[in-house]
Amino acid sequence: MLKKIIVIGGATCSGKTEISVELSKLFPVEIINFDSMCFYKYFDIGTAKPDNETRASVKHHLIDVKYPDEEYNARMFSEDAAGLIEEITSKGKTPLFTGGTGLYMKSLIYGLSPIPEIDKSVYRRKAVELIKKIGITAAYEKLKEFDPEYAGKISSCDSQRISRAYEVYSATGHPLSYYLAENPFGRPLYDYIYFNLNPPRDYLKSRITERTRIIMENGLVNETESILNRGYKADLKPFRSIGYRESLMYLQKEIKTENDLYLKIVSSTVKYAKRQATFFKKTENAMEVNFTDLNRKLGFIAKTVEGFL
RNA sequence: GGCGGCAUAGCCAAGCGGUAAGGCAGAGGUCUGCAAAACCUCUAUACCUCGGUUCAAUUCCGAGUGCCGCCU
Repeated sequence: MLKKIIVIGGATCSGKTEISVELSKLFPVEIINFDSMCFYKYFDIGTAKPDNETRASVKHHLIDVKYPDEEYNARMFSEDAAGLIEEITSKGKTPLFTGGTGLYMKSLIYGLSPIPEIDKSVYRRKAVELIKKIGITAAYEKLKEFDPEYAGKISSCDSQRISRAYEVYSATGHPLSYYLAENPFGRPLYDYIYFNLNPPRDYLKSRITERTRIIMENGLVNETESILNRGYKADLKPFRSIGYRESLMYLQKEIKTENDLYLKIVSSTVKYAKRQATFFKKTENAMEVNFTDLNRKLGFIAKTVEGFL
């Protein structure tokens, strides 16, 4: 008997937080975040984390669980999620997953291939150095030799995936595709119900515009500086995320004015929302919710959840 | 008022005597431990105006217009 979970996915600004909180008033749930940047402490304003009041009203998990220089990834998430599902279910409640990171949702529902833990400080560094040394094209040619199957699936310019393939092969002696074959993402691990919040693009754009304005007013640039002042380096992962990356450029004078900064963040966010929407609509059994009116949205989702539980 | 520079798609920008790169923006997509990342595909009859030279001008010449510098 698979455990029941509720998943609410959707692009940034699609209203996931709001609907999750409303649902928590109707059903005994605890919320588990799967926005990859909300795991990190101190990155508060730019990630638009739920505020303290919201977090006091219903239990939220996996927010602020890592320091900015700590490793967190899809594997760790799926393990944490499995533990939380166990814990919440045993209390007679239902886990409600809310977030926008497609890969994390996928690894939650289907699990990941059993690739052994790899020491990144050794093997990833080696992979990155090799690519830097021989060039991405030559690296891809070599990948074709030891893992032609995976090479065939990715672009010859995809530095991250080429690097990953190298790190897996050099650490384990097996090509990445060897492991991928073991879990073709066929069987869900949970009895899940999944809502894809997908409002019309224009509506989403106007929400993004508005939220970016608020984020900047709330002091995004100051927050970026204050994280740096804590001693965290600008090349850490969360600094590569939308809003922070641009703020860093602004602080380094690569972006000249606050208005340019604002426009750049809006533009990056809109593109990101597009990528998210592409990912989420592909998920099996997705129930697309495109109303913009909260009551209609909630009405539909609540009714569906009621039938599911 | 004088001198010089510039004028190419929504924006930036290369270039050439034989009708023109690229980037951004736009649209769609990919995704198995970096995923707010990384990557892929598609997309525009755009050369300021008017004359001249030439087989042929966006490219050369002249005038005009506009913008930007410098000088008075």
